[in-house]
Amino acid sequence: MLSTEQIINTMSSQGLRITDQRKTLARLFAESPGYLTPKDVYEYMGKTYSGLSFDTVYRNLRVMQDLGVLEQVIFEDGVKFRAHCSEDHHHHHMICLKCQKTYPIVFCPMQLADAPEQFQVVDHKFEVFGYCKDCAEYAPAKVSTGHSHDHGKH
Amino acid sequence: MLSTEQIINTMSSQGLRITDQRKTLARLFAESPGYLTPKDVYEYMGKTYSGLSFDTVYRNLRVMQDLGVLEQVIFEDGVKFRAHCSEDHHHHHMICLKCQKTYPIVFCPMQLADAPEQFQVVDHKFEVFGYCKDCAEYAPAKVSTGHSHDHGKH
DNA sequence: TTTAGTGCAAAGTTTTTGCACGGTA
DNA sequence: TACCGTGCAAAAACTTTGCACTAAA
Repeated sequence: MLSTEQIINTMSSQGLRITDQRKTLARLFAESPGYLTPKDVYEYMGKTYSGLSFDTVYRNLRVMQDLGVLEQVIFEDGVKFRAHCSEDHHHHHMICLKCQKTYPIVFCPMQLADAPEQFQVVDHKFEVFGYCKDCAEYAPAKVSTGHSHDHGKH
Repeated sequence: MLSTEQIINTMSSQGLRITDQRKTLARLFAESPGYLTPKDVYEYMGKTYSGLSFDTVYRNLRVMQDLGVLEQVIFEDGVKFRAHCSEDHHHHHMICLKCQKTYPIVFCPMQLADAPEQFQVVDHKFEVFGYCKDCAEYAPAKVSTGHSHDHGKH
């Protein structure tokens, strides 16, 4: 993942002004292992900046995503952000349902999924959800209670 | 995909009452090749049921999803629904960005993605986005204009 | 000094909830 | 008849926009 400095340098070099708030944002994302909701960010930032408003958080998240320093992922329960991967090569993620830490998967299934009948592939998504070794204890019992933790089959 | 009758039978056998509106809903989803937003459904249903309210649409979508006759997919631009696949075996989807028709992919990458460091896999998502042969003409030019049609890399 | 960033207020979207009436089983 | 499904109204949750002031460069 990108470091605080990498995030700030990118923003600066793209002409954005480096405010205190943006420095804190950069540090927050550089040091957060998992995904953060806009609300998470708002609450964390609010501890330091008393008059903080939600729209500024949204604006900065949007700007940082457009710049490529943050990446947005849409979960079943809403939109979340994290620092962009610093790895150059294409890869996918395993995402822990408890701590939301991500682990890279170098393997890409697209090489193997033969596109049927002239389907022109533009993009693809491959994500694995589960519990990392630190969170294995939180894994639900074998018998599922219903639709919980169902992050989209098929 | 499930047929109108299969949808209605399932709902009925689960104790739901079969109203006119639900019959129409069942037919709509059984005959729609692509994904529908709640708004799409509301607008279509509104043509027949003048006093229709949005909350009823949401309630029925929710109920039908809980029952398993509909499946919900979260796109970058919002939540969408379609009739549940009738195929029994596990599979994935290619989704056309223009007409939203889906094509099954029997290949499942999970067999090949070796889970690293004791990661306990619960679920996975593999989706391919692009243009089907009928919509190839709508595919954007080679040089991308920016973040459009980026349905989440990695 | 110039212009981008911020807080504030308000509005726009999307989704949910409570209640009373009407229709299904 | 009993109770679920519906419309209506309102609220809740989430996100965006306009404006004036402040601060970065």
